[in-house]
Amino acid sequence: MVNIKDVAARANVSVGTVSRVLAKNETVGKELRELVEATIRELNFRPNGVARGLRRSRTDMIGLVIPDITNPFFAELAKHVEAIASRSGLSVLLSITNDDPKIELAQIESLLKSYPTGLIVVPTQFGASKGWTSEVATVAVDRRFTGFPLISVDHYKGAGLAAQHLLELGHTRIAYIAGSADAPVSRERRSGFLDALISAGVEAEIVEGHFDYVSGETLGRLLLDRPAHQRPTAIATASDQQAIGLLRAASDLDLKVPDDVSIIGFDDIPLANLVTPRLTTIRQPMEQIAARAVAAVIGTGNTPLQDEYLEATLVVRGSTSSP
Amino acid sequence: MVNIKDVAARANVSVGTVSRVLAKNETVGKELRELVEATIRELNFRPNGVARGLRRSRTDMIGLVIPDITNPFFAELAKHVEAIASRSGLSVLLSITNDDPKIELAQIESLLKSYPTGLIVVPTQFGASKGWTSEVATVAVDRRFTGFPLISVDHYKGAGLAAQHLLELGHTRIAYIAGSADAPVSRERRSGFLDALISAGVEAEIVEGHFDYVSGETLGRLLLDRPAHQRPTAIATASDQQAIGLLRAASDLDLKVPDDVSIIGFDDIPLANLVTPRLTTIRQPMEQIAARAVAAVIGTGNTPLQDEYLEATLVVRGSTSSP
DNA sequence: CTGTTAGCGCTTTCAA
DNA sequence: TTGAAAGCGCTAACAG
Repeated sequence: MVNIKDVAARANVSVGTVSRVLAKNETVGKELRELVEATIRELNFRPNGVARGLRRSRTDMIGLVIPDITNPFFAELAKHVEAIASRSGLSVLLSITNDDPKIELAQIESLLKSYPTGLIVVPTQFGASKGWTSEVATVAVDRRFTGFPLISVDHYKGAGLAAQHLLELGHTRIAYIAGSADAPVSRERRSGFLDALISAGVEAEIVEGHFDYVSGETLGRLLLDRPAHQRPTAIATASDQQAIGLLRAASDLDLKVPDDVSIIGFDDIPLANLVTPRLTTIRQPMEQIAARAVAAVIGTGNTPLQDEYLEATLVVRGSTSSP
Repeated sequence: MVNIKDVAARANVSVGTVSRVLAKNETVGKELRELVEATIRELNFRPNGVARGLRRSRTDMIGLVIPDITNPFFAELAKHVEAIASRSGLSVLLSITNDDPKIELAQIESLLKSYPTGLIVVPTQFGASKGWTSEVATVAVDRRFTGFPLISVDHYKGAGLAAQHLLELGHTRIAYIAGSADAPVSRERRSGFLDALISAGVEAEIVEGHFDYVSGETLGRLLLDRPAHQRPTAIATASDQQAIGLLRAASDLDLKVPDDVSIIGFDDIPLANLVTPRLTTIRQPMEQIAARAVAAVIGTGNTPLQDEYLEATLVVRGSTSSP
């Protein structure tokens, strides 16, 4: 492989000069710069990032640690993180934890060996992940990671938006499908939803499961398989995946959405806009979240390392209507 | 940060010895080995992968280049690749191309700077991606990449399985929703399907679109929005996403699946098992594909660098029945 | 503005 | 079986 020395020799300059044009350092004279650039192209020189990384004790990579890449929500996050990082000349090191704190710790230790510029992690849902020591700039996304700044949608306020929407539509017999009470995120969403209802003097029936399709379907059946006058006229869920499972339960029971029951989700995953009927939901500004996370981690200076809460928005589609 | 020299000094051995116990080299005496191991734990030494990479001109990473991580099919691939690589002590460098050959080339060039052990790439669908030069072991997955070995399901035979299933069910008025004719993969699936039909003396109506939900829905409407006697009794699609879009079209037209029309997809993405009705489809052995790809690239010796076609299987669920 | 040079932390000969 | 030492290719500090 051709290296910086070869280029220097061929162009009759020093390696320092080549290094400087590589770094777009303005202190190189126009003539030399052009000569070196030509030589680089001629020899098809590709700078060795590993050597660069060793010298600077920091590579042009950022680590992205997520629980599950097949979860559309995290896939969306990964997509945007990759796109933004790429634009800044950074590669993405992907690690998947399966929501297992043990694996998470091992993965992070492993990533750290590559001396990434930063670390973006969506921590495991349960259990305090043990910390680690490193100088690497780190942010947590979506879920709190003790000791690190958090970038996340405001789960509490977002869920409040859902409650408000249902209330405005005139619903009073409302149910809520929550995520696991052990997960802080689902507790926040749940409180946000219930508190908004309570301020309006409305109570809700609550059932609890996980953030997945199956949970939504099972719990949905529980809620819907009863005589009409006992059935909620509206159900909110803690995630779109649950809402989509719920849609399925409704369809199995020959209930029309939104005529027989209104449904509202949370997240706005791509699929939400593709199911029948299209799902009314609370949208997380994923691209913005990704952008803030990357910025925080590569420290564009203007970005202090502190918590940031972004606004969720209500997206009204076809799954909600007046009772 | 503590380095190998610190460990050596603390343990009163040479750096060479520390390096050898790190490499699990058996030529280190038991006593010294244990001493060094204890010292490593004591000092919380984390070997610098970048330095190691420079010295060996190869890092413990593999590059994974895919068109779109939000596509459930590729997400599944990424998940398994990450899991398997991780087990071998390798990290995954993720690159996303958006099916754009220009971006693909740039991403690969960029990955190469990190001197990965191997490269797994799902090439862009259209246009001959320009090649590149490097010593890095490379395999293509799912789609052919000129000059590199391909690991893929047998699209042709898989689609034949779908045709056979429909035939066995007794269908004769059959339609096929194809992917773009410009994409080799969709051409293969289409030929596989049609050839199997032709050998049975059955013809099919073919419509062509893309591998996505929207295409399935649009083309599905085209096929289904007609009087019963002109309507196909069964429709096969080139992808599950199309099939799911098609499901939606059927539901919009108040057609029951599979009573009014049978539907069969291709891929077996996770969602296929969650829609209503559950989707009959052709399953790709993703985990196996990922395993072979990783093995090929890290060259476990027993794995020659050559094309490998894996078997697709029919998964019968609720979306197909006799006409 | 440009050249020289000392390492970054590790692996791997080569000797002992 | 262990130690000593030469770099891997690059950046950045220093000198001119």
